[in-house]
Amino acid sequence: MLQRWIAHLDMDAFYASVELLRHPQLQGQPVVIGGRRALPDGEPAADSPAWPRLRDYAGRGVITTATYPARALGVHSGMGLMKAAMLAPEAILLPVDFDRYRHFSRLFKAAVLQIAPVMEDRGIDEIYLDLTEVPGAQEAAPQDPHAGVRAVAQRLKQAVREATGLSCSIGVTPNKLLSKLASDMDKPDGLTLFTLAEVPLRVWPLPASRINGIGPKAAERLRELGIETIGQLAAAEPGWLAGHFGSRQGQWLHDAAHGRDERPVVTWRDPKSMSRETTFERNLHPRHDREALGVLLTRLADQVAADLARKQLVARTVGVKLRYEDFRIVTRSLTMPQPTADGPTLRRWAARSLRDIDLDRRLRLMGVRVEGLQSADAVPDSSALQVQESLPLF
DNA sequence: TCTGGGGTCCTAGGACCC
DNA sequence: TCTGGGGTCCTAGGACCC
Repeated sequence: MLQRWIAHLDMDAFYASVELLRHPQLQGQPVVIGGRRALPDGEPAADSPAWPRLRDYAGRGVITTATYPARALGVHSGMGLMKAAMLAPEAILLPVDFDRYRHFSRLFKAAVLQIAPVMEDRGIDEIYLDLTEVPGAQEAAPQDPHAGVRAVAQRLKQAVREATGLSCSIGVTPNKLLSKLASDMDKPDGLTLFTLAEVPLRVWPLPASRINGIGPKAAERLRELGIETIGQLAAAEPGWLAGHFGSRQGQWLHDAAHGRDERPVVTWRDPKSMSRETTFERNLHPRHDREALGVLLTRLADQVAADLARKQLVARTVGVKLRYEDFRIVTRSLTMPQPTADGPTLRRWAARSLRDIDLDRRLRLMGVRVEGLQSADAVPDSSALQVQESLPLF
């Protein structure tokens, strides 16, 4: 029987690190990535006033990533740029360049696949790997029973560095849940390996919120019940947890706190939904700005249609997401008689789904989402069946 | 002038069918 | 006429993650 070894590989401050490759003179500077601003011409020196500074930013947006020197000033991803500007006014602000990050993402994943072919994509900058059957992973040395898998992890880090010039942090344990925790224990450029036997020592002292799946709401409910750490969660009676969180989540909380997780590394998932959304430069009123909203709805529907076409998919359900100025979110959706990837058809059904929404409050965001996705070649093209009709809104 | 954009999964009620 | 379950689909909302 093989010892199961799962790795979680997490690129260090990924977007920021990719930007530092391009602008090496900014190494060691507080830099944040976010917003919609254009870059200065040329390559100014690190202390040049030509670089956009956080204090000069005006508008909506959040930090996508910050370099470690910027994090030391108290800013972090998800923080509003205006708030960050008060904490770190002199930090350099670079716009996001997703095409470039996707390029480096492909590079590091291709390099890793050469060593460990069982890979689960978890987004642009992190992956899970099943190392169990990687050659050498099961070998032991006299002074280190896990020398084999440790060496495999070192090779992964080296391969990522050679392919991209970037560092990553890796956690290696018997499952995904623990490896996700482990990869975060020694950042940046870390390698953390442990087994189930070390869970009490290494995991139980951590706050419960560090478990992937315990977010702000669940952490707060646990706190109200007197549970702060994973160890305290592990000590709670499963029946008592089920009483407070339901049998399903209660059991999951109990298992997670004991480091138990049998989920496999999944190399492929069929996409379930696709969406496009946009936050407006200024809030828009459903009636007063009806024309502008109509143009935006058309654009979003066309973008989703193009995304579907690119992946050769069609959708049965289309919906709209609205965020009001008070941040309340409403969603409406409709299932169509035929699946489609046709932009005007998606737009028509999206608009129709909005029949009963509140027209008296200003909006700050609108999005279009499709689900019920199927392969396009399994379904006849229904665009010939479109019917013209009047629209209730926009 | 707080708070982006793209996803997954879960819950829950009502419709509808057997 | 009244009383049942179970299963699936549709819709809306919410928690959570990167």
